[in-house]
Amino acid sequence: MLHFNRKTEYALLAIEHMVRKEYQHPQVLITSAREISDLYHIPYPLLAKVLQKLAGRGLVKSVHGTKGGYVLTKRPHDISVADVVQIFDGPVALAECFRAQKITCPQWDGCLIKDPFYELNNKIQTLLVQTSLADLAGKSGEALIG
Amino acid sequence: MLHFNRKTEYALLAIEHMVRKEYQHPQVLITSAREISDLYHIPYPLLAKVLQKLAGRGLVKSVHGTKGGYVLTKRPHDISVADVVQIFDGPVALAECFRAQKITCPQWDGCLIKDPFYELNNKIQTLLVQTSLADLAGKSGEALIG
DNA sequence: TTATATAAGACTAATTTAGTCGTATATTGG
DNA sequence: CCAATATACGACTAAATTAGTCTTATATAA
Repeated sequence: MLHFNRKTEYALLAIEHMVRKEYQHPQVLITSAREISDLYHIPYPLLAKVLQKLAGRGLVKSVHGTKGGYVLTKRPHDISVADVVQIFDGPVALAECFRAQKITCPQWDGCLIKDPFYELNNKIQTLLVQTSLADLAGKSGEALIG
Repeated sequence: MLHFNRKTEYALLAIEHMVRKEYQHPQVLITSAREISDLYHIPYPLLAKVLQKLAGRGLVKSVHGTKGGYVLTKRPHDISVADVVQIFDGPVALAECFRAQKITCPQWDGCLIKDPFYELNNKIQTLLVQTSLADLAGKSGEALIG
């Protein structure tokens, strides 16, 4: 089906929510997992884990305790879709053989398609790198750039 | 992981094999499932089903009986990667919501990312449409174009 | 008429992904 | 201080998808 997994979607949605919120309500910087899971109907424990992972990778900063939550650490145009995809989906690897470090593919030696496939792979990867979270914010996000 | 499924890989490899074979041995047009599965170490029954599906979609023509097998029905630059991906992976649908016909996504209404995501989706789809099996054949495939 | 090939659908196994649960830790405010 | 609320994290279960198998039927060349 060629799709991102749901954690990636949840992560992008969560970050995007924080981006818009910071822009519209700059005085309220902290967003809790509960707020996002309620608003977008995402199972709370799952979203919590997603945000924890984002915090672990430094894309957001966590604040413990009552009134705690998460705060963005980067500007939206400094976060790429590729950054988020990498965390939850791992690398773009259209073909089986591109993920493994060692050559385990029985087709490898005589494979007719690995090189051009790799090129296609890189083109997609490039698209993801070039799309920032500011881009994802769409029209209303244009004001965020800069 | 953002990958094609194995059937898509097998199909591309099989077609590519037939493309090269037709070019290098124009007198031997028929290729059996057994030949391909042996050469690339693909489980025979699985590859057989893949080829059957390709035959059903008209990308190859089947020949029954002894000395039977499959023959390409199109020129390599008239087959796109997207054609093959569509058969085994279905449409490119980065986000969950793009595959369903009806809106079932609980995020849909307030979703911040669906439109720009759709754009990204289309860019990838375009890459797949623009890459032909002749392109996949790589350097040696250039002689095939035209 | 036998050996070999595709056709097709039902089935099972393996893997991946989604989601849950329990427990620990940090922080605010009464 | 303590109760309420939030994150941290690992182990676990459930659901869904994908990979691969098995069986039976049909067509064809030699």
